[in-house]
Amino acid sequence: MAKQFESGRVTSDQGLIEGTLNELYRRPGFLLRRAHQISVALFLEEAAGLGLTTTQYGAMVVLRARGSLDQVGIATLVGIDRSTTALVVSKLEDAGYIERRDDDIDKRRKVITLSRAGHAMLDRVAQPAQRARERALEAFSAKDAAKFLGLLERFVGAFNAQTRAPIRAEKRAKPAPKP
Amino acid sequence: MAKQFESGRVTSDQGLIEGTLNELYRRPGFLLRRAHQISVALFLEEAAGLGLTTTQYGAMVVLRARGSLDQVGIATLVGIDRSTTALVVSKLEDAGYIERRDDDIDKRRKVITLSRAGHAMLDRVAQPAQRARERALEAFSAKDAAKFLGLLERFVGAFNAQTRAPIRAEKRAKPAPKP
DNA sequence: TCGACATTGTCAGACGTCTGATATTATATG
DNA sequence: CATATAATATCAGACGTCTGACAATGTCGA
Repeated sequence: MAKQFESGRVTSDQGLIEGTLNELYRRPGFLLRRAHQISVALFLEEAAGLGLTTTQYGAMVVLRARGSLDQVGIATLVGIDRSTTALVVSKLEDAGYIERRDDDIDKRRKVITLSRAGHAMLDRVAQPAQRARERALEAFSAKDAAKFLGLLERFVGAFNAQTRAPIRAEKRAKPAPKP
Repeated sequence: MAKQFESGRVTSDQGLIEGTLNELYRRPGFLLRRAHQISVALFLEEAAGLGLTTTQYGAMVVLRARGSLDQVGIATLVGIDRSTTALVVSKLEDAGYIERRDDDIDKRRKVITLSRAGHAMLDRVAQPAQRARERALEAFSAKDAAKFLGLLERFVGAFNAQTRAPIRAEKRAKPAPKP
């Protein structure tokens, strides 16, 4: 299983060299980059023509789940930082999938909600997204798929708090100011 | 294990909503994006100050392994496409870690080799890279770490050929033209 | 040999992502 | 109350990544 990329025979003066590359191909960082690359490609392939990216989709999913959020809320639920969120939200607004209005109470905030078109797009993308997920897991038996997801969850959960964009459940209302 | 991000109680009218997000957090695409994000952050953290990114590092590793390559060679060994490779190689050249010269035989190609500084940088980054890998796998027992890598390898191997940048062992010499 | 096809490098354009800054607005503390 | 601190949105800059195009060069079949 370690030789899936290396077809060349290991000859005497190339032994170390081949070894080096096979070692590269087993590094977690390398594998995760490739795996991510693949999963994005699968989504884009299935959702071809809809013009939605994985991150935009994620932002819309959390918006639907929570009804309305400010940008920090989206950031902490999707797991991207505020700058990235600003860009993603801006594209979604251009596309007409969300609405952004100033918060009356806290003038720093902008309240984001899904537009009608956003809801419609979410409905339309549900099937392609589902197919992409299924295709991804077709690489495994049902049992291994569960194992795979479980281990990924463990990995992500273990480092969640240390990332620049940790995921936290969002308080739905503003916490009451301490009296 | 499915609740690691959701601290809020599931109240009557929020049940579906909380459920929706936990479902999001179990999607392979979401987990792979986060996992990749984390692994990059670990590398950057350990290699802080060296000014090398994971992809640049990968390109240098394959260069050391193969001695010299053209850009397509780098692309197919690192698993990025030609455009990306051009950018990465250009940055490495600016940094002085590689040398790029025209191929005499095939005038379309540029032959890339590691410079002395490139070799030195690879030596210097070896320890940080190693530590990043160790930290990543600390989330697991030794057994689970192996399982994790094995499943990732399976996933990546299953889709390798279908990506825009499939990884293929590089022929070291030009294949003899068919007579 | 010549024209069709393939390959290499490159560019423009798009998007995701991070770091590090800044202005505006809230909150907390003396 | 006034000021120090924190939080929100946003921007500039950097890098990775892909798609789709192009020019230059190489290869192969008619």
